[in-house]
Amino acid sequence: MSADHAHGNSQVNCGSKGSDAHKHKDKHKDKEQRHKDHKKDKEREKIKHSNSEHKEHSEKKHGDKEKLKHSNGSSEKHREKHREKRREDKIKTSQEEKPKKEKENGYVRERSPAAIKSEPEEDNGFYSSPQHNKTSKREHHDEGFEYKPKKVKTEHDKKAKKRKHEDEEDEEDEDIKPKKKTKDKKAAEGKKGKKEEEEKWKWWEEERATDGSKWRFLEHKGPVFAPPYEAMPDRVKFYYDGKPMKLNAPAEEVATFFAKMLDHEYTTKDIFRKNFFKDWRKEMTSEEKSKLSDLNKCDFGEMSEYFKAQSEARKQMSKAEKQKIKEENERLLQEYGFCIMDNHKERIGNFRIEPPGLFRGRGDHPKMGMLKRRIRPQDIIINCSKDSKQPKPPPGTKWKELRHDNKVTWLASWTENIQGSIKYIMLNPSSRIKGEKDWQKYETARRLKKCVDRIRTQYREDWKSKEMRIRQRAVALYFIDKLALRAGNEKEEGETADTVGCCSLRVEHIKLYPKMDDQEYVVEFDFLGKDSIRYYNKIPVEKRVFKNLQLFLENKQPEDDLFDRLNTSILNKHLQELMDGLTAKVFRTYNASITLQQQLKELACPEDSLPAKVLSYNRANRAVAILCNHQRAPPKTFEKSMQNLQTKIDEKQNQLSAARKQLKAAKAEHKASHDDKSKRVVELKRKAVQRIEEQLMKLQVQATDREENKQIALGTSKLNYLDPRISVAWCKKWVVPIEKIYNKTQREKFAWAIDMAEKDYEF
DNA sequence: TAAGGAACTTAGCAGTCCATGC
DNA sequence: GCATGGACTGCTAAGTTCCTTA
Repeated sequence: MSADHAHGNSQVNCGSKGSDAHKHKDKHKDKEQRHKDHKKDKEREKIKHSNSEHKEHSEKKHGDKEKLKHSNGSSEKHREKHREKRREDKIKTSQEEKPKKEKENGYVRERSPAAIKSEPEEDNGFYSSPQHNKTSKREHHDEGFEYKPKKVKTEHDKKAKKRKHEDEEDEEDEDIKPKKKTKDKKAAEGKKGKKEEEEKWKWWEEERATDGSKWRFLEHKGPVFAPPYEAMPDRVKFYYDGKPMKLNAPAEEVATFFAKMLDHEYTTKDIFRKNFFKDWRKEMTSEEKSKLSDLNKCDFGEMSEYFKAQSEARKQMSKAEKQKIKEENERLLQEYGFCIMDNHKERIGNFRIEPPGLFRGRGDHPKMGMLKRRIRPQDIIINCSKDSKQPKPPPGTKWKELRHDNKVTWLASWTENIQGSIKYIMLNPSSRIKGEKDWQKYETARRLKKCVDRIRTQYREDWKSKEMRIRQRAVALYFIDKLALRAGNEKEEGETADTVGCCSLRVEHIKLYPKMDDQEYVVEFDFLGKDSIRYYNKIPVEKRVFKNLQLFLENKQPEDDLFDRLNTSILNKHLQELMDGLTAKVFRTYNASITLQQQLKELACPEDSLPAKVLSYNRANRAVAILCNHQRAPPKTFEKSMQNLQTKIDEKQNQLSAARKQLKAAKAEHKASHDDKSKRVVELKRKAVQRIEEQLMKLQVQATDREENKQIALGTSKLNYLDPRISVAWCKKWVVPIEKIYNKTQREKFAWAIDMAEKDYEF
């Protein structure tokens, strides 16, 4: 790897939410922000030092939130005009500069096992698990599969054996982690009592279909619809201009959506209010419409209070009442939450249809507040096997369509009314269909590892190209690789929040500094990425990249595209030529996983205690989260909970000094008396000191971890970017229980990795 | 071949659950 | 038994990528 590829360590983003409220909050939290930045600095410093390959370093500077402001409405027209022109230019350029040699159509989208097997060098690891290699029992091919379901495999026959095994495992773990185990055990017992759990199916030991089909048999019961609207009790009034007013059901229902969000900042936003009012009026009778002309005169207070009281009442319900609800939910889950796919009972991810409500777009979303309409059976397309028991629509209704398409994975779909996009009901991440895809994703990233040096050499070469489009492509790829930026598709203006990724960066999103402090060629990034999360980073780049950027910026307005001769389609086509299956997002997966692996190697210390090891893991995970810019709003109770923890630490410290004093006294006593009794006392006191020291250490580690995690979200990278086999191998190598790293749901999702990865696994 | 659509992954938020400590 | 707070889960928005259509 070249010294230039400082993945994960040179990053110095200092992000924040892009919303007005956040900006506002940020201003008032400058001090806190500086503190946070300092923490992050330290974090990065650690990463930097720990990675010898990563020589490049960057400087961290506190982000000026005000810089985040985007062009105001007056420049919108100008920008739009420019966009139009740029679009035309891009099209023209891509036609003009089309490579002479057309790409051969050799791309196999769905990597079939056969195709993978035919590339032994690159795909070493794909079927590398011993278990997998052993499974030659499945020599029959897919054509031989029956479409009809055989008996669905459930726990029955192997149940006793399996449970025995689980119990043994429980006992083993008890020593290491009794508390957590208690929880899991309880949950397991509860389930055992209630239902027949499906046998853990090792789909990863079986072959995959090679014909592009996703399943052979699919049966399910259709979705669960949102409960119908229940009218407000008469005592709960809505007021207009200070006077009570009874609304008709449709208008009242939409009013309740607003009332439910009254405490939320959304309802203070102009766009939200405007969109809401416009859509609300569509639900009103003409009489209501003529009366209700000003949202500011509407008083939803009583409605809001009513919902709060309801929520409070729910919390105060008796155990029995709560249990009843739980049972009903469980019943629904059992009935609708599973499907049968190819002889196996699989959990459905989202079997409930999204209820109606007000659209909560993120960031400055132009459609926030619009009415998300109620989805009815006649909006739903059902997908299942022809020969399965077809799901029945609710009495008196019809499905929009009944489809039997086994080239897709979804069970039901509908078109939502805000963006006009399609929503799906799909399987849970623990399902075969999702797991296979996930596994495949990491295998593609591992293949990238093998050719990344070549790709890097090539794009560095391309920085010198005579063709502008190639230089742009090469610089963009460098950013995607080095900074783990997203591809950045073009978006329809006015339809969504103004966010960008690499290919859609605009001139206004970067600043160039030929010299900054003691560094040369520094690029400052400041833009809103996915979910309107701010990406802020200052990074020194190679001279050639810097010169190219200067060139790309020439004669452009702030709102012009930085890469005006590039889009994600062009980039991905190019990547496809470099490696089969390579797309921009593979770089994110690759860099995230390789960073985790490197960090774990650097941070782990064999002598560490278990909590210290877990802290090391979390730090490695954090390094990735920082690289990928995964942020979260600090928990509302953060300061308070930190204070509480600090109090505990202080108390523990006092306790420790008291215990030490006692030990000292006991030692003195023993020195004087030399009897057995005083000796035993010394031993007891010593043990007490030891125990308190351990408790203190645990609390301190907890405080450090929590503080470092304040604004970093670890979950996203853990679930989507980190090859789970790296974590599993690390756990096995350092004898860390997997439960310390993955919770139950995560263990289910990564069952394939937990089963196949040994301690020597290399990404 | 561009544009739009479909399918699927990635993302943060918020409500709920449940362990913990008093 | 209760309050607290962190972990977990569900939800659904917002991306990416590939496919289809005109």
